[in-house]
Amino acid sequence: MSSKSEETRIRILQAAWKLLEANRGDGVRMSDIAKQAEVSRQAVYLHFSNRSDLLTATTLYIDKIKDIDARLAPSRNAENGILRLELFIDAWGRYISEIYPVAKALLAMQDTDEDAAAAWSGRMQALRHGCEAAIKALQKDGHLSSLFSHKEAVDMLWTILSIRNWEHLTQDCEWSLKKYLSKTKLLAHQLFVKQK
Amino acid sequence: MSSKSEETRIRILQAAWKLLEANRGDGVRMSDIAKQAEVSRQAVYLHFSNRSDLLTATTLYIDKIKDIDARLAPSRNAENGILRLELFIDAWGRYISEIYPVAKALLAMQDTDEDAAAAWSGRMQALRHGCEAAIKALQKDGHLSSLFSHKEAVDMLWTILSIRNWEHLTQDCEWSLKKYLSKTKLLAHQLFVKQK
DNA sequence: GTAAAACTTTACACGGTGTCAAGTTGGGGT
DNA sequence: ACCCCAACTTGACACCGTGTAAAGTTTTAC
Repeated sequence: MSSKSEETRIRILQAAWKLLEANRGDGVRMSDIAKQAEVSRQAVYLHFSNRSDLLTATTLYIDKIKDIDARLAPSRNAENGILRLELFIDAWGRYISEIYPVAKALLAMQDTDEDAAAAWSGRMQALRHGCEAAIKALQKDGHLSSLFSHKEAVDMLWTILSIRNWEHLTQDCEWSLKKYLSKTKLLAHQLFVKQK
Repeated sequence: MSSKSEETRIRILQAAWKLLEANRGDGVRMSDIAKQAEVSRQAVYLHFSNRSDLLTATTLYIDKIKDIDARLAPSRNAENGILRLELFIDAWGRYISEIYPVAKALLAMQDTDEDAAAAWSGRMQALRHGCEAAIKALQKDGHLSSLFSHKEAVDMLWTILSIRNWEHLTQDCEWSLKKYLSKTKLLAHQLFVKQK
């Protein structure tokens, strides 16, 4: 039997996930999560050293459940740079829409909590590597537009694909995910693919 | 004499501004601001009902001191849509770089404090109107690209010009303000101006 | 000169995080 | 069958920053 302890840990992660989802990432306290997991508040601290640790673990748990690596595979295996860029945007955009409530809670802690900031920064670096790979693939095919230098293009794409922009477009501007994806692809194409 | 009370109010605003500037918008408490203004913490609450009120007032104070309206005039008087768009980006980008520390503090409160959220939302609507005017000017000249519908173009420009993007590019990517401005203009041109 | 406004001082309530210490429960190993 | 240990509970508490309350003092305006 895979230790009772591990079971509890998972229950807490699921509770955090469920509550953040239900409350759009707002106003979920440690005690709420404990209650949802049917565990004492202190038990939560036996498994996670603090709130930022719990939230970070929750994102990793979601990654695992949703098998994020598998979703990125099509992009990595794309036959050309242009397709790779599109598939990357697709995978990332869909991922954000699932991780968003947890990400929002984690983002909200950034300014006060440096653990949260560090954890987040790590994940954003991973995104940047994805952007870099996409831009490189474009360059390799000779399709990278000459509007931006390599680094500029990576920085730009990284910025465009930020969770804040996803949030702004889908929440504030009320764009559907489908619209977000198609318009973002269009934007990236227009900016980074050399026009004939 | 323009009432002592008004003087104190201004001193508090200046104190808030100075401290936020010095601390990049992080970790500035009401008591710090009071101390800096050489006033009791409670005096601050006599002039501003709460933290979000104070921060909002601080941005308005900066607007006034830096004469933001005057800075936007060149954009409004531009002789064509393309120029108008560029001048708008210029004025706004430079504005962000001055308001940023205060804006950051205000943004950090968004998730918890609804006063702050409302105040911020109002300011962002003003930005959106500016974006809309710029896109309309482009449309009027027949220079608006057909990639996006009118609303989509406005939403996109609005998103691109967000403070979060400015922050990401200038802080995380370490772009200079000059670079931010030139690349953002280039991006906007590429996206919204009809290519010949 | 006086009343009202501005400001100070001290104290406290509240909400949320994180810590501490002592008690309880239940499963595994010998 | 026993005991032990790890997992968990319970209840109390410190801390931090915001905002409030009330009573006292100084300053301003007229």
